[in-house]
Amino acid sequence: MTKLSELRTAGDIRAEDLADDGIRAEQIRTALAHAVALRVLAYRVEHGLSQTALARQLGMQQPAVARLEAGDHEPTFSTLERLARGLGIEFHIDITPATSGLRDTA
Amino acid sequence: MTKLSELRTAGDIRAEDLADDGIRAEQIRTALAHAVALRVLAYRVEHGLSQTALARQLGMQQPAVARLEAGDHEPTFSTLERLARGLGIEFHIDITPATSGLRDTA
DNA sequence: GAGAATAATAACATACTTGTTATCGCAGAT
DNA sequence: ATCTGCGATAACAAGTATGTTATTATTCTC
Repeated sequence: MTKLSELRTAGDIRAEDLADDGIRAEQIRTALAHAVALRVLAYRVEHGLSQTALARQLGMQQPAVARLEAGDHEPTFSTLERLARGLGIEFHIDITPATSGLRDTA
Repeated sequence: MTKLSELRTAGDIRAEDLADDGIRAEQIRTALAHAVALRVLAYRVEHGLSQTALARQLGMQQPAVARLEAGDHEPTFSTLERLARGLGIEFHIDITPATSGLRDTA
């Protein structure tokens, strides 16, 4: 399993950091899946919910939550949006051109 | 078609802004697809590339580029990552708890 | 007008994520 | 030991994005 202390501090993913050098796309996908998994698991533990309870809150079944927490699949944007609504999680997708200078939003 | 002047200024998407009130998940998906479409089209026009040439640069076929620029499908993270590498586009996926400073609201 | 290049679309196969049900192992409580 | 809740996994159906080829309309050039 994963330590809870690390779950609290898990913040965000930046695709550029992950995709930077020699990392494979496979690892990118697992990295995103892992980050989402940590968020879901953290929320669930923090709120003292069972997978079944959280599943009901998200409008899905317990195995779906288990699969999310497993972090083996790359979640869809639809899934992310679903989590954002159900868990109060915010996710930002910033698409900026690399050549026209860095955005001030970052 | 789309005006080029707007393409330059198209910056980023924030899922929270889009998903905020009564917008459907369907529109979220199209919004992301549209943003990616604008980025791809902007890059292609700025560099004076044909869809075929850009497709070769990205390692795919011309209809795939056309489909991306059409913006009807929600791109996968794998596709985004592919674009990021091929076009030099940066995309950040930030997953943060809802109230960035405060803990567990909902 | 003929020809070439470009962009859009159709059509199909493939891969992957998700939805769902059933099941299994495990720990706690009675 | 039994029962109950929890979490993980298997297995299958369904939806969707992608890979790919072929085709069509359009525009530009000669």
